[in-house]
Order: sequence, then C-alpha cells, then structure tokens
Amino acid sequence: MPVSIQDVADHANVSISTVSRVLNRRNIVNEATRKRVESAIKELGYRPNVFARGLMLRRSHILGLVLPDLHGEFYSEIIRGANARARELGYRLMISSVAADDDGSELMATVADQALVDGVAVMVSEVDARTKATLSDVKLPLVVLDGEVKGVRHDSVVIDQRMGVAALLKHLIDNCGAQRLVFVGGQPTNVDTIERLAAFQEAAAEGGVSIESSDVFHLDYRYDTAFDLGQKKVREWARRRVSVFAANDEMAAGIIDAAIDAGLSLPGELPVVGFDDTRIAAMTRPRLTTVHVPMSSMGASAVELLCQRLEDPTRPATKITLQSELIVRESCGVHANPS
Amino acid sequence: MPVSIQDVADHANVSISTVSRVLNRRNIVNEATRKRVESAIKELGYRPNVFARGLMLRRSHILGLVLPDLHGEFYSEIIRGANARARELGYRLMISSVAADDDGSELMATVADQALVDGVAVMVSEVDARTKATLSDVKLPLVVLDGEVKGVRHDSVVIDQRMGVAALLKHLIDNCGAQRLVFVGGQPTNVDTIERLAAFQEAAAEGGVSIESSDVFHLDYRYDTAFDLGQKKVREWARRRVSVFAANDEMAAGIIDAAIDAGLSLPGELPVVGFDDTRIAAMTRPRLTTVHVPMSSMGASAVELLCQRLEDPTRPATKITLQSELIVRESCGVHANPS
DNA sequence: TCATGCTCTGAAAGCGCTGTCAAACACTCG
DNA sequence: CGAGTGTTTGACAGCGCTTTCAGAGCATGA
Repeated sequence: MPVSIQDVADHANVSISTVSRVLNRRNIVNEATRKRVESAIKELGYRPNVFARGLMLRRSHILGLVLPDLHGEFYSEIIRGANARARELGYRLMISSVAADDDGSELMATVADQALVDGVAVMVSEVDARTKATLSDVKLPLVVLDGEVKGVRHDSVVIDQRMGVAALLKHLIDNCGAQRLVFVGGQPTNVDTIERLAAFQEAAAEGGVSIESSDVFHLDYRYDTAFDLGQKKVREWARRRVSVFAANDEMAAGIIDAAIDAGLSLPGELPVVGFDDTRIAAMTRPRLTTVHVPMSSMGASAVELLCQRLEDPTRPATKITLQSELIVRESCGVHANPS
Repeated sequence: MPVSIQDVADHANVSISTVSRVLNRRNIVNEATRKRVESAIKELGYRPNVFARGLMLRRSHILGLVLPDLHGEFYSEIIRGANARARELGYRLMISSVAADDDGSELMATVADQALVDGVAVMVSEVDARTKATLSDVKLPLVVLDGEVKGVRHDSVVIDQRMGVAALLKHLIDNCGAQRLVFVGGQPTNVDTIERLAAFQEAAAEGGVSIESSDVFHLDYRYDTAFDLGQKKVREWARRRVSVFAANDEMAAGIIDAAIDAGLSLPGELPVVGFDDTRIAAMTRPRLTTVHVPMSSMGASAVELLCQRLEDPTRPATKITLQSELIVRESCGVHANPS
C-alpha cells in the first residue's frame, strides 16, 4: 500500500539510486532528472520509510525525554519548550516519566529504548546509586537536566538557583526586614531540595540570619501537605515573626491558604515566598513573590544540546546555565521592586 | 558496536532463525536450545534493533499523541494517563502539540509521521475544514479526544459534559438558589466551549432560568483574561445577584480573585463555579465547586482504544464516554453535599 | 584517433530482522 | 525394513533504504 522508493523510481523512469540521491541532496543529480524525480515524489505523495532509513543511517531523529513525573506545570513547561525546539530542528520527542517511587525499571526501560532514540535528556529528582548505574549505561548523547551525575559523561542544563535564592533572601532580609527564616522543601534526597536548601542556608548566613534545624521542613512539593503543615504551624510562625521560604509555588500557596484560614493577615503577619514562578504564583492572595525559573527554556536547551552533540560527538561536555530571576509580588510584604 | 542477532546466534551456536524464534516466542524451540539462546542474549545484553524489526513488521509500537497546546494541567494530566497506559501495553508515546494559532502545518507534520507511529490520538480544540481534511488523510488507527470529526472514521473518547453541567446547574439552582446565570467560556469556535455552552443553556432552561446573550462571555480559558473581565463585571454581577459558571477552573479562579479584590464577600455575594477540577480548584478561597473531568483516564482510554484497534482493525468505531462528576466545595455558596 | 577526465546514472551489497521452506533427525507403525 | 509422522533447526529471501563502485556517455587535448 504505501508508496516506496521503487514506485517513485518507476514513475520517474530512473533507478532507486537516483531517487535516493535527490532525496538526500547529495551528489549532483542532473537538473532535468531531479525535477522529474521531484514531481514524481510529489505526485505519488511519497515519504521515505523511517525504519528503512533508520536501519541504514542509525539515526531516528527521535529524542527521548525522561521526567521524574508528569504532574504539574513545571514539567509540562519543560515538555513544551523541548517539543517546540525539537520541531524546529527536525526532531521528534518521545516522552516518558519515572514515578518518584519507581524502582529504577522505568528508567531502565527508557534507557533500553536507546535503540530507538538518537539521544536522551533526563531529569532525575534523586541521584542514587541505581540511577547512576543506569545512566552510565547510556551509550548515547545524554543531557542531564538540573543536576549532575558524577562519573557519567553528559552535557547538562542547570538552573542557577543559588543566584535566585540569594536574591530572594537578600530581598527578604534587607528590604522586608526578615529576621527568622523557615525552609519548606521536598525530601532531603531530592536534588532540587538539596541545592535550594544549601543556597538558602548560605544566603541566610550571609544575611546574618541563622537557621535552626527545627525550622527546616521536608515535604513533597505538594499543596496539600504544605497546607497541612501550615495548619499546625502558621500561628507559631507568626508569633515568632518568621518569613517562610517554600521551595516551590504550590507549597507556598498551601501555606498562604493555611495562614489565611487561620485568620492571619498576610503578608504582614507571615511573609511567604515561593519558587518556580508557575501560574499559581499569580493566583494566590497575596500574590507570590517568587523566583522565576525558565522551565521551557530548559527543555529547549536540552534539545539544543542533544542536537549539537549529535552533530559533533567529540566536543567537550557542555553545560548551559540558565539564570533564575527574582519576581517581587506582594507575599513578601513589600510591594515595590528592590532597587 | 551494538550487538546484533548474529552475535547472539554465534555465541549460542545456533542460527539467527532460532534466535529470532526464541525472541518471538513462536514455534516451539527446544528447551535446551532456548535456554542457551536466552543466556546468550542476557550475557551480551542484546536488544533487537527497533528499525529492522519495524521494517519487517510494519509496527513501531509507538503511538502519537497530538494535543492543542501543552499549557496547563489539563493536558499534562492527559499525557500522564496516556503515558502510563502505553507503558503497560508495551507502547511508547510520541507527543506533539499544535498551537492554537497554528496554520495546520503542525498537525500535518505530525500526521506525516504516520510512517513512524502505529496510531494517533488527536485532541483538537477547533474543528475547521482544514483540520478535517488533514485528519481524513490519516490512514492509521485514529482516536479523537473529546470531539467528533464527521466524515472521518475514528474511535473516540468523550467526556459526558452534559451530565456534569446539568448536575452543576441543578445544584446551583435548586440548592443554592441561583436565579441569574453568567457563562464565561472560551472562543465560540472551541469545541469544549460549544458543548459546555449548549449544555449550560439547556440545563438553565430546564431549571427555569433564562440566559441573556449579554451574559455569555467568550475568553480564552486563562486566569488573566478572566481576572480582567472580573474587574469590570463583578460589582454589576453581585448587584444583579448572578452566579457565574466558568468553563474551566482557571477562569473561575480569575473571577474569584477579581471579586475578592473588589471587596466582595464570597461566596455570598457572588457564587462562582468552575470546570475540570484541576489542582487549582482546591487552591482558591473559597475553594471551587466544579465538575471533575477524568483527564488522565482520557489519555489512558485513548491509548487503550488505539491498541484495541491495532489488534482488530475491523471492529466497528468505538466511543468511550467518560463521566464527569460534580464536586461541591464552597464557591457555590453551599457547603453540604446535595442529597 | 585515442587516451583522459568529467558528469551522471544504475547495479548491487548490505543494514538487522522475520518468516517461509525444506532438510535433518528421531520415532512409530505396518 | 521402508514409509510415514512429528519435531527442531538452518538457509535464504526479502522489508525499503543508502552507498559504494563501476560503467556509460560526452567533451577535451595531444
């Protein structure tokens, strides 16, 4: 049923070699013959068979994108950015997600798709030994998003979270007069949490604020759990005049809502800031002061990097650092942008 | 470099035919030989070449998923559901998005990938002539999500929105005493808007409430525009004692926030309900009364349908109808669940 | 006139796999 | 003991494509 290169050749009265040549724009094919072949292609609606081509070229023009989970806006933005750039560069995207509680088999399975994809971009939420082992089995161009896997050769796209956290805390301390800080993050093994917490502690120290370990909370990045925590804690926090740093907007929203439900007046009695600058950030009341993380750029850069390595496999490992940016809204207690 | 079937054959001292046979679990291979081959496979870490296989079998085990846009939770939930089910059934997912303002070329491009995927699931936000033409070019198993394209043979997954809208309006009218209704939807050409508006008008009529055409607003499903509209309208709406039906949660959130900013007391002065039951619905204050739409089931069902048709291409066109469900929270003005 | 070089084209060899077909072998039965 | 049956295996022909490699056709200069 589907029209093959042979059909085109017959139709244009040439051999399949010639058709293949005009298809690949290589070797100069005689002007007249080329036109003939091209019109035959158009006429028959011919499309080269991807498999036959892949079999010969060892190239599928498919890129794999593996995300920790498909929940939430954060990841869908990455997909969006990656998808758009892939399209532009003539690639397609194969997406899979690895559940947080996955035993590694999911990642394995995707990596097993190596036969199919030309390269893989992976975002891992936790770098354990198994993940590392799996990743080091990847023989293809590999891009790691928002992290680094030591001992495994890969390009990477990272967010400069330190800068964002630093700017945020500086704003909180210098402009909003924060004197006590609470950190609400994900699990201690989560790479983002690790980095954000480290940056948080560093920036707090720099600002002359010391953090008590009882003021560091490890949740799961979700609204509900943050809301629950908030219900227990907001009064105490307000009394102690702390400012809350949540490692993502959703948790910040949960805490804000818990505080409002508790009758607190925000931001006055409890400044809360978030991270990521997802759409939720503009939907809370007070609206969230947060750090904008260029999610879709991340996806796009990953694709970009993959394609570059595909073209030049020998280039040294590259790392793209994306800047995060402080977005001041109302939840931190100060309305004007810091000078 | 990659190990081929020949390597396995050599290693196990059999012919490639035998290896192929144990791979495909067909024809009975002698127990002992099979074990030998299997251990050779494991030892060499052999994985069949997807392209060679695809070339022979005309099957890629890849499913295409085309969404109108990758923004927002709605779509990411569909992806999640589809991805999970695809994995279970041994398929992979290739995702692409068609921007709302796309000229059709994106859809075209994806459909052109037919050579690659075994089937396509498409969600279209507007069914115009071009879309229809493109879709009727699809020679593969086709599933249309949340819509129907007349004249094109396809299976479909639809949400029974009528039931949801009816239940919602009944609740609003009977239990919350709504007497005037406002509809805030997407553009008039949008399939969801068309359906929700029709169901809305029908259910309103049934409840004895007439809708003035000036009370029907066509926006774009986004928080910001709804917020803007709200800023202009909430006082008037409150004065007229209307209840607002927004065609998705984000717009409902925008209107609620505008109302609160305007100093209105909610839900008392302005009941607002949403649709979809995304995570936002639990984040507004008052929390949204809305209609739960099983988004991830939609994705899963689409994959399911695709696989079924792949197995039996002759079965009659199938339509899976997913139920939507009324979720009563506070924004409608009544806290208790209706009896 | 013939060797030489150039441009363009076709034949054919795979890429790694599946599936058909027939061969090899071991039995069983008359 | 030969024919018939069943089980297990290998040889080989493609699937649709790219890519050598060689040959055909033609013009050029000695």
